Amino acid sequence: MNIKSRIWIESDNQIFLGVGRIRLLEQIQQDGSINKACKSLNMSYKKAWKLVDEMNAVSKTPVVEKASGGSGGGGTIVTPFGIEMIQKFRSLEQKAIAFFDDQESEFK
Amino acid sequence: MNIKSRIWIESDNQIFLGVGRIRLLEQIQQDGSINKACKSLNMSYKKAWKLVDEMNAVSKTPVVEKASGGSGGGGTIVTPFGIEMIQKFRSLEQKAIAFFDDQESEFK
DNA sequence: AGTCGTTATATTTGCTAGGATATAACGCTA
DNA sequence: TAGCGTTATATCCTAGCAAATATAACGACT
Repeated sequence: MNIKSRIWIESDNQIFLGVGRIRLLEQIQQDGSINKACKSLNMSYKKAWKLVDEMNAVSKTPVVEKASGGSGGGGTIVTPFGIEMIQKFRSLEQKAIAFFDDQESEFK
Repeated sequence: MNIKSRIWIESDNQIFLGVGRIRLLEQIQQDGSINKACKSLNMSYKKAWKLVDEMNAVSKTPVVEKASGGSGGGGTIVTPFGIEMIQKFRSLEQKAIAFFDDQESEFK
């Protein structure tokens, strides 16, 4: 018997962060563009763009900065605030895992 | 910013209990049949039956006992073990809510 | 034997979230 | 001004899930 859980952050009943969004942010941070990141994650650009757009729309300060056009065609970078969110979310996840592992004895 | 979560119990990578299943068990306990319970919950019989069947299939000891035919047509009752599971799950849920409320300060 | 309200199961129908595809707009650089 | 690789957006299409529907089987009781 294993306790499993899915965590996400909401603001005003709108989803802000979730595991998929965090994974996407991390990949954008690594790749420098939504386009490359969604390919790395085997995710459609449409979905990735929508997730990024919603995150920025919900957040008071943006989690990424997007640029279209320019020398390399543009790109997307994760803001310092975005990086902070990634770290806090991952930290929360670890604490949650520890918490649930602790509770698991209840279910033999 | 609110932390939300969804909890479920797995056994051997198969879902055993989740919020929907627990809600269904509680309703069966109250109504005495899958048929009445799914109507109370505005759920199709097919879905309710499938959930109940999976719970029993995964669990080493059954969570409900089903009877078809008989005076009242039959019915379904939640076993003592099922009742115990309901209580433990609800208890876990409460602890989780408290835990996450505690962590919420991290996200302002 | 017939009735009743269940459990049990198959089949069809409908819907919608998501993928696939296409194209426009952007702006730096050469 | 042409080229490039992005972001941005619309349209079409389809697979997969869920609801709806239909029907059988069950078994106690009259």
